[in-house]
Amino acid sequence: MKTLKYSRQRESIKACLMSRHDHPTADVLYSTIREEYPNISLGTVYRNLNLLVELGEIRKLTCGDGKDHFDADTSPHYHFVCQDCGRVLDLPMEQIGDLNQLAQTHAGGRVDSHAIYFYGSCGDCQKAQTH
Amino acid sequence: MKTLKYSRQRESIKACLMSRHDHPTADVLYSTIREEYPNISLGTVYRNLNLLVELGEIRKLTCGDGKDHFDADTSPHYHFVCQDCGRVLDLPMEQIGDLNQLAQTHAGGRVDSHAIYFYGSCGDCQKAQTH
DNA sequence: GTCCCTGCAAATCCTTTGCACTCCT
DNA sequence: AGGAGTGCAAAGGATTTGCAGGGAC
Repeated sequence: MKTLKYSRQRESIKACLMSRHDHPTADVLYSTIREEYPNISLGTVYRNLNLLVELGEIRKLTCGDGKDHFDADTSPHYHFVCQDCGRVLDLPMEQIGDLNQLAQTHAGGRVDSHAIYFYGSCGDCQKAQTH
Repeated sequence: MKTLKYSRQRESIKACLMSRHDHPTADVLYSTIREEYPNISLGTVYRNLNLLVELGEIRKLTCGDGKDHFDADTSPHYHFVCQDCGRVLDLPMEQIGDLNQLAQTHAGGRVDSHAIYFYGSCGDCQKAQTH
């Protein structure tokens, strides 16, 4: 079991992610944190994000755009990814039991209550297309 | 509107993908096709796969492992991704209407009937963990 | 002092792209 | 002939990693 040591960088990364309600990429967090710690490196941001994921303090999201996104909200919820604008929206559903049941029946395994993704086109992009 | 020209490479890629029931990566297809066309290049495989996706003849899957996966089955179905072994399983569900409704309510948009992903641990990996 | 953590840069992995050449039509 | 498709190799974008120095305990 590895012992953790305090690091202001890690605290800053965590605080930065917790203060936002979107799902930023490592890159975006890096730019933001750079304002407070101009010397922080991208490698450190990645290392700490992955560490925080391992500790279960944040989650890594797979949004299909080739970049990892991160979410400070670890409570059970799903995500909707707009394939047109790239936005990632929270889907706070209560049907977890049902979906788990269904997936379990067919996959014979366990479905994570926070790892279900819906892809589509969000309201704004739908509207834009009709113009 | 672009005119398509026949290419034996493209036919081979399509045939190869259609003959399998898993969801291979470009890399895996490349290796397989190389047995028949030793000179085919990885770039050609990628180009054609993307072309076939645009034509709607196959689908590109986002499985969270950093690689694109491809699926010759374009009928509406969902996918289950095992986070332990990386396997991608089909989930042939009939609840599309319900899930669409739910997602639509919260996202205000349209959810693709074939683009819903469940992440978890498959039956085999669940079993393995208890040993 | 020990060992974790950092910054930096190089390396890695997957995918795309530029270019000259080939092969459909 | 014209232009889409190919092979090759280089470029590109995101993430990881090796290493020497710095900081927590």
